[in-house]
Amino acid sequence: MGRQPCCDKLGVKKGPWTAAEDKKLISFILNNGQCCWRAVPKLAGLSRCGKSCRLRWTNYLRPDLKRGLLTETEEQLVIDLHARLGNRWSKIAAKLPGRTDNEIKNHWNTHIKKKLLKMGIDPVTHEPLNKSSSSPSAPAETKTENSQSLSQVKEGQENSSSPSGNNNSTSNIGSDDQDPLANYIWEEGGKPLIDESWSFTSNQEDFNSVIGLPAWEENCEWLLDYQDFSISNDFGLNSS
DNA sequence: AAGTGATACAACCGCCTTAGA
DNA sequence: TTCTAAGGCGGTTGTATCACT
Repeated sequence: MGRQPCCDKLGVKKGPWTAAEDKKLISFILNNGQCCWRAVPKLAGLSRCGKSCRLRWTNYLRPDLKRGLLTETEEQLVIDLHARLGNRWSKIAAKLPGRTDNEIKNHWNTHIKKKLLKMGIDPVTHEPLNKSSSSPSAPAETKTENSQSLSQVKEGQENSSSPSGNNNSTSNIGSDDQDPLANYIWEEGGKPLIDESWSFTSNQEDFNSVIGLPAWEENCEWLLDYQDFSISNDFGLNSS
């Protein structure tokens, strides 16, 4: 049957976004909200694919994004969640407010993976390297130094909240949603595991109240100012 | 100072899932 | 129930920047 491309490939711009494009996208979304990404490029006056717009917004322009490297706590959390969930970056990202799946994925591939290898831990199975080679399909339930310290970090947050109350239920990576703990993480316990103050989702009022911003409409000005500031002062993306 | 390799991260691609007709 | 369009996701690539020789 074939699949239609998500957008007309002809005349669609690719590559890095310019400051002007960012501004158009931000201003459009702030005025109209996030809906119908396919229509966004046309309505916003962008020569971009809708998918590209969505990605740019969610990974870079969203006002609730944190910036900078992951903290030690966040990193530990990523490691632990990866041990339980595998490469389900969006699920992992959901537990780290202000972080995107792309960001976490990149950080995993560039930093954490190497760190674990250096420590002699298989980044896929989270087993010690010599051990994991003998049981490649074994899920990661090894309590490494990392995950132990993470447990300490999380103690106050999860508070033995696993339905089974059993740490070892962290097995079955990639076994879909049969893993009770994994289920718990993104269903019952679907709250971010750190930094509760960031635990808003799509509710703009919540978000505004959390970060101390005015209403969405008023927020527009702030964000545009913020973007201008960032562009001219931080990113060197001066479009002139 | 120039060349080269390594690293980090933004962005794209294609498949999968889901909502709605 | 089936089909289609759109959104979402994970893997991969491209490119800018940094570090080293």
